[in-house]
Amino acid sequence: MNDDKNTEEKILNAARQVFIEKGFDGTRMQEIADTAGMNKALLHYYFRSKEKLFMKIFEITFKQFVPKMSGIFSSDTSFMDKIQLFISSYIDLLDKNPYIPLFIIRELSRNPNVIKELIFDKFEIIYNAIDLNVKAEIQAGRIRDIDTKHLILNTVSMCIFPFVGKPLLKHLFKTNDDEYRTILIERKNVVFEVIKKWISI
Amino acid sequence: MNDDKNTEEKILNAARQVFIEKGFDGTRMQEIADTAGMNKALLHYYFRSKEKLFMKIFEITFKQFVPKMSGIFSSDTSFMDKIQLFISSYIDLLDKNPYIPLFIIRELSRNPNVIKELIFDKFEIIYNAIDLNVKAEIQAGRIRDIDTKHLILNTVSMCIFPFVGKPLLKHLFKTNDDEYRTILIERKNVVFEVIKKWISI
DNA sequence: GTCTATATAGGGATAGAC
DNA sequence: GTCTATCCCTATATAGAC
Repeated sequence: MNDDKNTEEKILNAARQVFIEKGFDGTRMQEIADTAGMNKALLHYYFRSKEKLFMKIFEITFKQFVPKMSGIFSSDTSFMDKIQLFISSYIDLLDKNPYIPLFIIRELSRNPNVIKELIFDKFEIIYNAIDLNVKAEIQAGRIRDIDTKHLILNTVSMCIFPFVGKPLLKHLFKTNDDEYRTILIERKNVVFEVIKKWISI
Repeated sequence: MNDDKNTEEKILNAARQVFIEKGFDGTRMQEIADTAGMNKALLHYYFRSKEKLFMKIFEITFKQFVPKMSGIFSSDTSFMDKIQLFISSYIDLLDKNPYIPLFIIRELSRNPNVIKELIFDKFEIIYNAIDLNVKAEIQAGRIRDIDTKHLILNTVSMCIFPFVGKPLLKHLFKTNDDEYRTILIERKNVVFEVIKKWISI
């Protein structure tokens, strides 16, 4: 770790690490302090309470997790290319941050209210952008008549779940970490293939 | 609730309810006692510790969650029918127990060791049964040459993730609980359609 | 700003009466 | 078997010295 960062940054990094791995309930302020190489009192000096520190982390992480689809879906490549690009870059993002989806889901289920304080309007923009694309493609006869919601559900399910369910699936497949990761990377092609075959005329 | 159950049963029901909703870290023995309509001391009298009580619940729940695929995949209907039956009955199971997948995943990620003490050999049987089916179908030229692992990943991902990700997806789609549930039920057809188009020659 | 020491509460677990 | 009372440790949060 870089030691020439200011204290606040060090706390945020440590908190992020511990919260994401253990969740709010499983996290001890002491562990964050240890990870950051300081004492508990400093955490409270900078962020007042565990709850407030947590909210900061959740907010940052949430923004990172909700993908920059808007960009992808307003570019001028073909619809199929957009989908392929999304799947590929999303799996790459997950490969680099495998614990984030479970973190988000776990904490949202613990306290569904946190989400209301967040930038939820972005969701509407993202959904509308995708929906517009889908409807245009159907209209033009380039894809079958499918429901945008199910397209999203199918795509993100197949991208995210293998990361979330790893502790279980790893055993079902009798693979070690490296082998399982290889499978995850393969999915960049597989998921696109599945979606493509489904929506093609 | 039925009051003419014995105490142990009452505790297990209450514990199940609270543990599944809040997870091990988020659960208080006091809340289980309140839910069961008794005092904390009794929980310890029957199960000694929170950890031991939790393990009982986890074991029971895990067995319920790991589906009876073995049955389905050793029946003598066609392969496509088996897949359709699996998807349909699995989504029904999830519809009745929507919190279970997150519970399993959350606790496995908290403590990956719990799984080793469990009936893991069953996994091998299940996987082999499916793999045998898939290989036979490919050999016979009835489906394309696909990887069993990805077939499983795609299918369970599309079935389970919409339940796990509900707190987030519900907002993305701007649906209320009833509308979202309708979508989930629709997926019995959608998921099968997607898989079918993918594996068909 | 950063530390040590401590206040205060909460939660798992047990003792002991009935 | 079931209850109340309590032990004891842990965790958040603060006070106060430097």
